[in-house]
Amino acid sequence: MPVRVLLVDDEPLVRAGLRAVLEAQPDIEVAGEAADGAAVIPLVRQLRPDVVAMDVRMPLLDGIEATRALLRTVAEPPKILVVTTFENDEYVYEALRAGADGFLLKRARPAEIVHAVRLIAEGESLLFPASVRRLAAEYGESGGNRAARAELERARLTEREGEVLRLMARGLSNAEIAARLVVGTETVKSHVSAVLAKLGARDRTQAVITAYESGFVAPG
Amino acid sequence: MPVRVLLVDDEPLVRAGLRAVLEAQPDIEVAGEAADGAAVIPLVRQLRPDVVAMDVRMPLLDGIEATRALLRTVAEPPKILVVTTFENDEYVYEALRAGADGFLLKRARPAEIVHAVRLIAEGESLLFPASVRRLAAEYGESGGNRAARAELERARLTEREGEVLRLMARGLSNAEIAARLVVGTETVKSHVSAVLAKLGARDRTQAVITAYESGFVAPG
DNA sequence: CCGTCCCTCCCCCGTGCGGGGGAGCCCGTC
DNA sequence: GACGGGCTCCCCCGCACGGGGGAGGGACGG
Repeated sequence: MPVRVLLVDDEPLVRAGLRAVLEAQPDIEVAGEAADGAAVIPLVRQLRPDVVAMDVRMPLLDGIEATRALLRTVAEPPKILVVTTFENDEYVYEALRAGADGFLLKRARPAEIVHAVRLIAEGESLLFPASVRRLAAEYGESGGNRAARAELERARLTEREGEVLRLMARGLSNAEIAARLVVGTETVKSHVSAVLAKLGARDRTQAVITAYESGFVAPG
Repeated sequence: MPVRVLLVDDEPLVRAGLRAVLEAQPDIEVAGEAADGAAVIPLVRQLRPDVVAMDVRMPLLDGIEATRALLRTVAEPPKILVVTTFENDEYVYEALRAGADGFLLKRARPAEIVHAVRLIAEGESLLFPASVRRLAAEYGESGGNRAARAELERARLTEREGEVLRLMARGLSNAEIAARLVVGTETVKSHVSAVLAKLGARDRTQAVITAYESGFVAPG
């Protein structure tokens, strides 16, 4: 019996691409498609797929919430493969924490996509397969924001610093961040200074730019 | 004779999606694929496609440069359809200025993608077809960064203000922007104030965030 | 020809921001 | 028990930033 996959992505083009890649395999079958996270649960109940290939960023209900909802409400949930554009997307890690079984970059080659679906279906939890690491390295060579990513990786922000950077990237002032985190403004200033130092940023604007460029936060 | 299309995108998945959508049509044929802008020119010479469906953001040579190079070096250049994720991507407009014949959103429905390719092939220059406008409006309903986009649309930044915002989004200080544009810092402050007012931003950081969220600038 | 818009530059002024330095607390590890 | 790292808070200080207001010149269209 073939592996049955449900495709969830808000872009029809990506769905068509996944469908074309997966249906070329004799042992894989596309059970259905959904354009947002809200449609996933009823479809999973109805179609009972083995694997859900799901985008993180979607309207209505994102991949993280959809993952949580699936694991909470469906008796025998399918394996969840998170499909994303950025390898350092914090949402991806959130999705994995929420219970997703693996993640896959959209720029992966067809063979690797197929491979990932098969592994996931077999119960392999491929959180950081070698192929993904290699992909990230390769892509870093050819272009894009490798510098910003390298910066964030070297940075090793603490949990608190990451929170502060995320709030900075939403446009909050130090005072607002302090209120949000229920600490003093001096504390926030300490964290901000640490973030700036670690990112090699001169001011908060540059830090926010690095956050966007690295995929630590992302538009949408 | 069918319309022959060359697909150019760095993501194999997007290429597979376009191929699946287009090859389902009897009158459209995919002549070939390329993963970056540098490969386009030899392929066009070799394959002589009617239409090139091209991503803007690519490694090695982006869609703008590839468009320019095509029109400069190829005797009877194919029609160029720019495929993009963001409708307000300034790079798209640059590509159109560079000579592209139309643009298409990746989140368009298959039928609209097919329609666009046919129109382009017939010589219709679909810069802002109604379908694209409607798509933008529709998508704005369901989620995403519609607020930021709407903000930028209402904003109507002048050319100079756009330049200043772009430099802000690269982390430059007022003094640095002044040096870059060869004007006084007071002038830059005027422009920055205008940008902040038009975007409803409190400080440059919020303005830069809006720039990213709206797709006015984009990571990568 | 006059109004409007854009770009340019100028003033004053308050303050949020960021650098530098120090300090106490908790919680791990060695 | 000592040490280090992370989180918390405090001081002083200089400055870039942003608000408010004004002003001149060039281009374009009514």
